[in-house]
Amino acid sequence: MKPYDHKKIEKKWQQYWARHKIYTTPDTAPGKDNFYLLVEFPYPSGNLHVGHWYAFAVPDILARKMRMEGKNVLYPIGFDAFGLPAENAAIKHGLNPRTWTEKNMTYMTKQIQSMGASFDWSRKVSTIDPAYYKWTQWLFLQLYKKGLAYQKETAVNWCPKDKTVLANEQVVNGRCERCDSEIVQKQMLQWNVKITDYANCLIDDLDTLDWPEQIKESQRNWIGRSEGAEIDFKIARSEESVTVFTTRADTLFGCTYLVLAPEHPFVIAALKKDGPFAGITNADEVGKYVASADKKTELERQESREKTGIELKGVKAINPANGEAIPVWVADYVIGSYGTGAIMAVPAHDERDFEFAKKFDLPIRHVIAPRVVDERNPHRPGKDVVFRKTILGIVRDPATNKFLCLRWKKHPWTTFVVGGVEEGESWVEAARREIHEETGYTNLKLVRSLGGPIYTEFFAAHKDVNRIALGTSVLFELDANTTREEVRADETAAHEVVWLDPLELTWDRMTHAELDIVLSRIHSAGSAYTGDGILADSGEFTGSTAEEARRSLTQRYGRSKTTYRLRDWIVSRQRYWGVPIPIIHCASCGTIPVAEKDLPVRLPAVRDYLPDGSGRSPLAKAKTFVNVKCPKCKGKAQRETDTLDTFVDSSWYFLRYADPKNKTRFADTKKLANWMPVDLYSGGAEHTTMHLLYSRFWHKALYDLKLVRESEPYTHRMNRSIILGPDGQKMSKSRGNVIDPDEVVRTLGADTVRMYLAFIGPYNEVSSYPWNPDGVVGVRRFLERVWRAQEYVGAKNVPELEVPLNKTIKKVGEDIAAMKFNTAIAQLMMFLNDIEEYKAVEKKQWAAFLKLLAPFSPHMAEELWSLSGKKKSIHLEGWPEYDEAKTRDATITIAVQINGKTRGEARVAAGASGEAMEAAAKQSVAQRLDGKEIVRTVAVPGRLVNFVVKG
RNA sequence: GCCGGGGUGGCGGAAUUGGUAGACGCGCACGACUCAAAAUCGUGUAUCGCAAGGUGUGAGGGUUCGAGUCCCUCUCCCGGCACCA
Repeated sequence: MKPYDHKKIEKKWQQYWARHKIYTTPDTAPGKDNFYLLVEFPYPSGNLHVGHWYAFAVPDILARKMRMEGKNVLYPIGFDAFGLPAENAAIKHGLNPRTWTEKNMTYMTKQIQSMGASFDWSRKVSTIDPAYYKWTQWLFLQLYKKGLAYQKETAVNWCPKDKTVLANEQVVNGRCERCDSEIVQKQMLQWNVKITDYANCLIDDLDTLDWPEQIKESQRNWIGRSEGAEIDFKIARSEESVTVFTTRADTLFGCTYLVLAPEHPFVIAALKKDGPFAGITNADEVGKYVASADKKTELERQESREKTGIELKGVKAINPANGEAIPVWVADYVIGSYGTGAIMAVPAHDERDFEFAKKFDLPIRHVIAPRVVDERNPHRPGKDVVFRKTILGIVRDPATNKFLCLRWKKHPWTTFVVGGVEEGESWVEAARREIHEETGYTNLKLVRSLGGPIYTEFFAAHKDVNRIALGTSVLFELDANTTREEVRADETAAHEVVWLDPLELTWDRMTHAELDIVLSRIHSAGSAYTGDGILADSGEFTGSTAEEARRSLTQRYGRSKTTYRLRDWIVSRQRYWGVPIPIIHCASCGTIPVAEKDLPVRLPAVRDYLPDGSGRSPLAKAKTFVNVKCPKCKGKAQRETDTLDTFVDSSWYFLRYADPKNKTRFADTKKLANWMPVDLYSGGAEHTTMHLLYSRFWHKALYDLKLVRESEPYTHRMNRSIILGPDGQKMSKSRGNVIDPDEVVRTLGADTVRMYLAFIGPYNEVSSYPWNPDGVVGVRRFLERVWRAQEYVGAKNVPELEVPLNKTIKKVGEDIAAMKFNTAIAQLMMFLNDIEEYKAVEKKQWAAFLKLLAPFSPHMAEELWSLSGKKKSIHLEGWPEYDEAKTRDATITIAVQINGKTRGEARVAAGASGEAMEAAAKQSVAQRLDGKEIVRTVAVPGRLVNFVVKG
C-alpha cells in the first residue's frame, strides 16, 4: 500500500474537479430541487486565515452531502472588494487600491481553492467590477426615485482617522468600528436611506423567520421599538406647544417640569430671541450651556452621567392634565434625535427625572401607588369595598436605631402606628396626630414622607369589609424637642409601646410586600417608583390601573405614537475606494439622477486618492470626473463625489449569484425565482445588526419596488463560532498566536484541516473554540487509519458490520443536516473502530463508508474511491441509504435500577416484552432485592427496568 | 438596569428531548515493538475508597419510580441594548 500523500492527492483531485466542472451549478436540474447555501463573501484583505476556512470549508460539507442526496445546490463565492480596509492597506503600501485589491483576489482565490470546497466559481461576483456596481448604482437610484434615498444635513459620526462619515452601526462605544478612533459629531450633508420606514416590519417579520432567537433579539434591541404617546404642552403666553414623547402617559399628573434637548429647535430659536420661548430672560446662560453640551463627544456623554441642565427662565408650560404652569428646562440627558427631543419629567416615577429633580430641587409628585394584595387576607366576594386613606407613622430612635411599634393585646401582631387620614388633614398632620393619640409622643422631628402612597387590598375582618387602603408613610425621629404625654386609657388597654428592630416585626395586618416597600424606603434616600400600580392624585383617573390610564390619558391629552432607536442609514462615504453615487448636482435643476443608459458611473483612476479631511471625497479633486453637463438643462453641473458605504454593495450580492453575468438587469426574474430566498445563510455574529439588518431592509425595499418576489431574503440564518488561538485568546499578530492555515494544509493536508474544524464543536451554536494543534494531529491520525483500512477491504462476509454501518449512515446523515458535524465525525470514527476490530470490511460496506466520508474529506474519499476501482467521481454518487430495521441490535443491554439508582445491567432481546425485561432484570439484581418488598416496577422498553422497593 | 444565550472530567465536547452522565477526540498513565526515540498498536483514565460502597452535570430547593434535561430561588460567564423618556 502506498503511503497517504495528501499533497499529491489533493492537487490531483482539485485539478480533476475543475477540469470536469463538477461543481458548476445549473439554474435548474431536471428532477432536482434547488437549494441555496450562502456564506458571507470575504474582503480581499490579502491572506486567508483560519476563520475563512471555518466559514467556507465547513458549510461545504453540507453542500456536498445535499448534492449527493439529489439536490441542485448553489454554493457560490465572490469578493466584497470595495471599502476602507483595502483602501487603507493600499495607501500604506503606496499602491493603487485596484491593483492591490485585484492582486489579493487572485492570491486568495488560489487559497480558497486549496480547501477543496465545492464553490461554483463560474458565478463568482466582485463588487469592484463595473458590471456589478452598475447595478449597485441602479438599485440605489430605484430607491432614490421611490423617495427612499435622500440628502440631509444632520449631525453625523465622523472618524477623524479614516476621514469619513460612519453609520450608527459602525460606531461601537463611541469609537470607529474599524480603527478604534474616537468618533466626533459633525454637521454634514449626507446621503441617507430610509431604513426607519421599515423599522416596524423589520421587527414584525422576524417572527416569520426560522432564525436563532439570539439574532432576532439583537435586531429587536437595535431597532428599539417603543410604544407610547405624544402629548402637547401649551406654552404659557404663546399659541404654540411643546410636543413630548412618553411611554408613561399614566404619570401625566405627576409631571412637574419639561426638559428639552439642547438641540431642540425651540431652544436654538430661543437663543436668537425667536420662537415660542423668545421671552426667556437668561439666554446668555442657556447659550453657554447649549454650547458646552454640543462640544461633548459621544464618549464623554456616556462616561459622565452626572445630570446637568439649565432652566429657561421667564417661560412656563402648562400641564394639560391639571392646568398647572410648570418650568421648562434644557438638559443633555434628553437626546435630540430620539422621540421629539423633549420629555415630560415625572421625577416620582422615572429614575433620571428623579435624579435631576433632586439635584435642582424640583417638585416630586407621586401619582402611581404600587398595588399590594394581601394574599393571606384577600378580598371576599360579596362584601362591601371600603376605601380609606391611611397613614403609617414611623418613628426612629437615632440612639438605638429602633422603631416605635405597637404590640397589640387582643391580637397576635405588632405594627407601626397606623390610622386614617381625616378630612382636610395632610399626611404629616395625620401621622403626628395618630402617633400622639396612640403613644403620647409629640414634637417629633420630621425626616421625610416615604415616597408616595401604597395601594393595599385586604379583607378587614374586624369591620367585615373589603378594604382598600391608600397608605402613605411618614418617617420621624426622636430629638431633643420630643416629649411624651399621657395616653388615653382605652389606647393603653389596646396595645403597649415597644421599640423594635424592623426585622422583628410580626405584622399580620399588612403584607410582607408592603412592609418590604416601606423598609426599603426607610433605608434608601428615596428613589423613583417606576413600576405599574394604581393612579393616585390624578383627578378623575385616580383609582384606575396604570395600564388603563396609559390608554385613557393618551386618548384625552395626546395621541399614540411609536418611536424607534434605529436611525436612517447614512450611506455616503468621503472615500475614494467605493461605488460612486450616481447623482449630478445642478445649480438650477437641483439633484438629478444619472440616466440608466449612462450607468455605470465609473470610478475614475486618480493619482491622489488620499482623503484630505476636508469632508469631501478625494474624487472631488478629479476635475474631469466632477464637471459634467446637467442632463436636464445642459448647463454646468457637478457629479456627486461621495461613494457608497460598502454595506450597500453587500446588501444585494446574493441576488447577483443567481445571474452573475446579466447585462440588462441586476438579475433575471426567473433565475431569481429559481434560487431566492436563500435557504441557509451562514456567517459571523458581528454582522447581526449591520449587514444582516441592512440587507433585510434593502430586500424589503426591492420587494416594495416589485423587483424581488419575497419580502425576506434569508429563510434560515445561523451564526458561526470563532476559532481562537491555541492559547484561548483571539488570534492576533501581536499575540503571536495566529495559525496559518496554508502551513497546516502543507504539513497535514486540506482534508485534515476541514475535518478538524468540523470536529471542534457543533457548528450551529455560537461559541468560541481554541485551535488545538494536538487535536488537528488527532484528526490526521484518523484519516491515516482510514487509509490503512484499505487492507481490510474485500472481505467476503462481515455481517457484524451491518448494524454499525446502518447506524452510521443514519446518524451521519441526520447530524450533517442539523449542522452537527462533530457528532457525525464521531460516528465515522466509531465505524472505523469496528472495521479495525474485525479486520475486515466488505467492498459494499467500504463504498458506503467512503460516501459518508466524502463531504468531510473530499480528496481522500475520491482517491480511495478511485483506488477501489471506481471510474465516476464519488461526489457525483448518491448518498447511501440505510435500512431502519438494521439500525437496531438484536440483543440490547438495559439498565436495572432500584429506586432510580442504576444497580446492574441485563441483556434482553431487542423487542423483549415488559415481563421478559423484568424477569431478566430481577435476576441481575437478585441479591440486592433479597428480603425487600417490590412496591412498583417501571419498565421502559429498550431502556431500563426500575424496581421501587421498601425496606 | 433591561433583553437573549449559556454553565457537564485536565481540555473540545456527547447524552435518542425525562430513562445506564461523560460517546468521539485530545491530553495523561502504564504496557508492547525499539539499543533508544518517534511513529504505531494495546490497556486504563469523573471523583472518594484497598474494597464493599458512596458522591457527582454552577449553588440551593421542588416535581417524579427516575432530573444534565421540567418548575422555583440564587450565582457566575458570554452576547445585544442602555441618560431612548
